[in-house]
Amino acid sequence: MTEKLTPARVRFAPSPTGFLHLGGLRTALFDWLYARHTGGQFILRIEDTDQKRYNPDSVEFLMRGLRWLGLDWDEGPDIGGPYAPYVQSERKPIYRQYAEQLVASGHAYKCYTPVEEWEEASPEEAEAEPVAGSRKPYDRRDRFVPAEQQAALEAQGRPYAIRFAAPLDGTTTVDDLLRGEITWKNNTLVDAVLLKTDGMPTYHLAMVVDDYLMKITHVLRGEEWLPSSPIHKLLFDAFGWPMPQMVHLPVILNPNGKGKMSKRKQVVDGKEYLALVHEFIEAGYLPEAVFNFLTNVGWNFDAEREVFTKEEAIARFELRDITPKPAALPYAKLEWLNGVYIRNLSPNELHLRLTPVLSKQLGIDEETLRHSEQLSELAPLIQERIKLLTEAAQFVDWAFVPAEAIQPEPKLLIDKKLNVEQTLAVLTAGIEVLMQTETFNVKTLEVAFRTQAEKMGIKVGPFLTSFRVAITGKTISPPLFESMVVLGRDETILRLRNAMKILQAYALQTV
RNA sequence: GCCACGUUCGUCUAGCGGUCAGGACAUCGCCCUCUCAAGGCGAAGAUCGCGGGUUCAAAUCCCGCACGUGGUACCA
Repeated sequence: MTEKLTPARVRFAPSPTGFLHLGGLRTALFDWLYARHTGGQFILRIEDTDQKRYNPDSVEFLMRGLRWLGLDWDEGPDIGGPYAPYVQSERKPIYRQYAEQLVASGHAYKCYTPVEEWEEASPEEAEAEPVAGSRKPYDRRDRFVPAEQQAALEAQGRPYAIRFAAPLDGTTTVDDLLRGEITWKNNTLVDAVLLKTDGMPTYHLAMVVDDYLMKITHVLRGEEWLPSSPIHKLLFDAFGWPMPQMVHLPVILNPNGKGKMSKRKQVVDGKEYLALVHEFIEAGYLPEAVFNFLTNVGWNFDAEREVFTKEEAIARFELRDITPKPAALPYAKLEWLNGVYIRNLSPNELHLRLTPVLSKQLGIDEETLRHSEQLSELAPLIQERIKLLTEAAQFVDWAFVPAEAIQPEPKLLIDKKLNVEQTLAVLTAGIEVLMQTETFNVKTLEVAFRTQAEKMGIKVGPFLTSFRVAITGKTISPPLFESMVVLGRDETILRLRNAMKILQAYALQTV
């Protein structure tokens, strides 16, 4: 473990087109883990070269998501760094310079043919069976135009794109850390556009130039980039630059295991599966749990251990241990893990985390909740009952409303083993007990109620049902006596009396 | 179509030539119990995609096939 590591420079380079997706967050997480593991740098770079898909709010979403998970960056658009700027649109002139350099060296050429022109199907092609998902590849018509014609076009000052002149024969080999060496025949490669007509670079050029300029040592990116990596390799070669170590991460599949995880919520078998980071936040997931969860898909901490801290993960994280196998996210495990992390919180901390969530759900301002005595008593009681922060409301809402708001169905008040008369008798006896106990605490209440139940010959379970429902309005609640204490003697009795009224009305009605 | 990658319990995974193929979640029992949880104990669950090799020995190495996935854009 004390082996000397070369600090890595790793970047997360999302394109700002919308919300941050869990797949993107996973890539960032692995980037970050490796940077931290080696004591290197984690760099945030914004790849906004597609002006059509650009979404101005997106960068903020991205950064918020990363911060939420605890992934801090050492260089980035907001904090700068030695290789600023970290937003590609702000680096526009750099790319043209490098593209022109490749034209000069014969590795690239100017393309005057607009897309629509060569994509147009010839009559024979129009008749042929269309192949699903395929486009007509560019035919390189601009690559071999005679010099005079080239000069003429140039003289006209027509707009052009710059395309890479891929070698027509031979092979190109890329070394992927997870898959080993992968070789492509060069005649299967296309002449990719490097600089678009609008002067913006495509990903291919921007990525190669920036990764070189920013001294990136390891590129972790989605598997969907694997097919274009020979182009990237060829570009690095053309510039005479070393290629960073490539690591193509397996894609994350949809919950049903079919297809790449979609960017919106999925409903499978009536269950909703979230996809966007802000949705997980809103749903009440803890960042620690999501961190632990995501770290364990595609990589694993230990054969026998699933729960671990950030620090432990950093210490063990190795790129070579990542599996190249695509996987669906095990959502059920995430829920379980979230429960584990909720139970590990101190009651105080839980109270704090619950505050904003409950504020929204119960319509009580945060300040009041933060200082709420009831909530601080309730927090430890619900800790082992909730898997998501958002589930707390259903366990505690009754404590924050007036007695009149509790209007349970009469049928709920009556335990299945009892009838109306018995229930009424139980409640009467309970009120009596409550009025007579000297100290209003859990211990005394429990003893007194148990004694009373025994006296009336009713088992404790059924005996307590009506109290639970009378106080909370529901059959499922935090422990009963603790709940009574939260409410206090007067409020508890008030609620029991209300319940008796409901029952009495019900009794008359059914007779 | 072409190119590439992948394939171990339902799911996430361990495994790197000799293991009763291990763990976790989910599922199902039982225990505990004031409801619901949590917790404890236990069960079930993978002939390691298929077919061939290599080897005394293969989930592990090699070849073929099947299936899945990704890519095939002046999107990333």
